[in-house]
Amino acid sequence: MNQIASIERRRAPTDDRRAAIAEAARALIVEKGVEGLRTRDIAERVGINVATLHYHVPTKEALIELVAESLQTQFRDQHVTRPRRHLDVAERMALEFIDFREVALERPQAMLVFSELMERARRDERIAAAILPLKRRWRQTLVELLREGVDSGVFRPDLDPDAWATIIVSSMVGFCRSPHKDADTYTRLAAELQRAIRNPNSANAPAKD
Amino acid sequence: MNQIASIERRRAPTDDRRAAIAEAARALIVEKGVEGLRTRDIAERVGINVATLHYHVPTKEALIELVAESLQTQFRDQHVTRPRRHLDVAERMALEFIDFREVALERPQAMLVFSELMERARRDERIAAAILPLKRRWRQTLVELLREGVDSGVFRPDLDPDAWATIIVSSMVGFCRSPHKDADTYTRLAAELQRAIRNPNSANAPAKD
Amino acid sequence: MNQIASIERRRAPTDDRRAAIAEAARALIVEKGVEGLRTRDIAERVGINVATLHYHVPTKEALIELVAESLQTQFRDQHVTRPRRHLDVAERMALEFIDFREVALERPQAMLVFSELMERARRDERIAAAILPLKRRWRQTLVELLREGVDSGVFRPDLDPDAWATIIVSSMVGFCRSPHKDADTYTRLAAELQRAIRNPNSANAPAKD
Amino acid sequence: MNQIASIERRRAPTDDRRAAIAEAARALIVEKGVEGLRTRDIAERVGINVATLHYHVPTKEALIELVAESLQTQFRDQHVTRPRRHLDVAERMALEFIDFREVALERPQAMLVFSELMERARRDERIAAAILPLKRRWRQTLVELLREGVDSGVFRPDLDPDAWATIIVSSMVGFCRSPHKDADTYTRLAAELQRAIRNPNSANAPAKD
DNA sequence: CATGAATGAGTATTCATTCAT
DNA sequence: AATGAATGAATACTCATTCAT
Repeated sequence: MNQIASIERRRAPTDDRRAAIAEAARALIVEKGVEGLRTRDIAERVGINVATLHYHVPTKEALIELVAESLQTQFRDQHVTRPRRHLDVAERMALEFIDFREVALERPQAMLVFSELMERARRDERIAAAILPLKRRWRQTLVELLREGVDSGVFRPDLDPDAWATIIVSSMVGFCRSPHKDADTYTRLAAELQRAIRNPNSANAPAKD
Repeated sequence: MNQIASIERRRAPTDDRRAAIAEAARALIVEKGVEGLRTRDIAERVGINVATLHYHVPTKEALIELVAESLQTQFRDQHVTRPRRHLDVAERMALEFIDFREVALERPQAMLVFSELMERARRDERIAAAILPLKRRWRQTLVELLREGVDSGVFRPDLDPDAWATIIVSSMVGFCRSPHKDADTYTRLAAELQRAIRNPNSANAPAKD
Repeated sequence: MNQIASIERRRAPTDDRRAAIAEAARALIVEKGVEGLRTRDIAERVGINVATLHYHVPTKEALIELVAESLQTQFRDQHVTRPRRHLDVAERMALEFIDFREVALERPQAMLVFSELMERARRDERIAAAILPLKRRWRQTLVELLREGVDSGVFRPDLDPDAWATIIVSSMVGFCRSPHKDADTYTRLAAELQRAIRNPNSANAPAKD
Repeated sequence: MNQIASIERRRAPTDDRRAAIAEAARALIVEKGVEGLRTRDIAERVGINVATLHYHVPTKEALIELVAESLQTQFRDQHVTRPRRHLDVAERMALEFIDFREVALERPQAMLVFSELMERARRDERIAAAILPLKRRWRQTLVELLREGVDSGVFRPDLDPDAWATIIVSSMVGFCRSPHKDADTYTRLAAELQRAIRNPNSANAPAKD
């Protein structure tokens, strides 16, 4: 009847369900936090029975991992859409802030979920396993960018890439957690951070080359 | 740690009991998070019956408020011990970082508890009422210090005090949340932040170039 | 009594379960009163887990309402089984006493439960909402019957329908509450009440003197 | 110092406390019912510690008995104040209704407490032992009065004294339990009851001898 | 007599998970 | 794949009662 011969016909329904479950779980985490997350609420939001939920995602632990994976996928996809290899360091750093603005202001949900899971990761190593790589990758990107910028003289020569990766990541997360997440506040925050790492003596600053 | 004189465990004055309860609750929040906090566990750690716990602290809500108060007291006391009115802006900012180093490295418990409560504050207005004033006071201290420094030329004239208060607070919290909380990392972080806000053209600043 | 087919105790349809729960609750109210009613006891008597009880009837409040409904249904059904529209006033009043004899003597449980709930209704408006309509309907039936009887000359012309509704209802309830609930006592009580309202000068009345 | 040489100097303080406790307990029973009665609430109302309450009244059971005794004393005192031996039957019956009017309308508290305890008496034999004699005495007074009235021709010759004692007591209790306890309703109720038992053929009715 | 502190035995309710259909 | 019913283990909170002072 509706046996369309699409390639992923067989696994699609299950994957759709899992995606819907992840989506509902994320929304509920935003509303009530991980500790307020109830399997019954998720099932209800998806429109299925709790037992059915457990058929697709056997335990609550697996559910949290599913949410972590969904974040991973989202962030990876987002990063991929903007090819950046041909840009220079300052431009790429600027892109990081633009990327983050999008996450923080237009889809604040994702960052809140990420933040919640990070908090849990400290105590739950399964969540840690699913979510920490994400953070490490983000941090690593920044460290490398900063190091490259220092080497090329675009960023301050005495700048400590590790410390600044911490400062930037923390500030971004701190911004997302703050109650006043408006565009203007973000703009000023991003501007301050970029100004602080820039090499004041660099030729790039006022005029390029 | 909880080896209080075992013989005369009973009949402790209420204030002592409440202090012991707050202490136990803080330790358990560090171990299991606010959501993993169980009245039974606290009672057990204090060495009293659950009913006795409820005698001293009627509800879990009141318990969280008690923890918040204990943080408040601790932070206030700490701030008071170092008189700072006669110091100049740079010295006072330096003292903030020294204060924080103590909190972050020597009593990391407090910051983790603070961080947990902040997370809960977003959804629980009673926790918010108990913990947010603490954060606001800290942030305000920084904003004023930064503004004063800008005005007196010690800090960069184009520095945005609000944005930098966010950066500093976020970095401190981010440091406490990170898994590698060693003294060296903190020192580098603090140094970078202080260097970033300093006015490079100030007379006080060390000669550059 | 609670020897329901023991083999297929599980998987009963919800309505059956709710009926069984109402039944068990009523029996326990008779034994221990509403204040001695424990969810665990009910579950045990029905042969289910306490959690299962809460699956079918979410709160104790809902449980009391369920009991009230079950009384309502029982009384309504009973009243319906005896068509009485074609009877005259005296016959219908007599039927009321016959109906009540059945309730009071053959199923004394129901009246005790009713009495218990009435007592609680004074302080608990949710119980009141569930049980008072039942009492009002009963009382109203009597008031109308009495009024009709007065108008048609079957009952004493100087009889106050409201006062007598109170007397009759109170006497019936009082009888059920008394420790000696035998048929003879009831018969004499009902006879006295009917004689007291009858018009001694009515043509229908047996010749007097 | 205040060792006044009054006769009951020694026992007075304790008895006063017990009286105050009984008083507070009765007020609380009216407010919340026996099932809502809490030792702590009583202690608080009396202005003493719970432990002190238990010093004066060792258990909750003893407390209920104390309340029952206090009712007993009150009702006995009240009955004694009106000497009635020299009155005729009709006058004495009228006095019963007047007595009850006072209890029901001016001190409704007592009847509600009595009603509550009667309800408990069915299941708690210690309460029964304390409260049932009270009811029996009341009922017995009525039975004897009715019998005497029948014998002397003042009440209907075919009247069943037992049944009518039930009717009268039930109606009085029913009145107290009803939500509309106004004087007019009581007057009509009492009038109907008295009219119903009066001998219509008695010489006393219209003109006395 | 009085009390602050302590406690055992409850008490309704919650929740992830399981199972028969 | 889906579901209604069922459940064990928890969980915060209550209350009459006790005890040391």
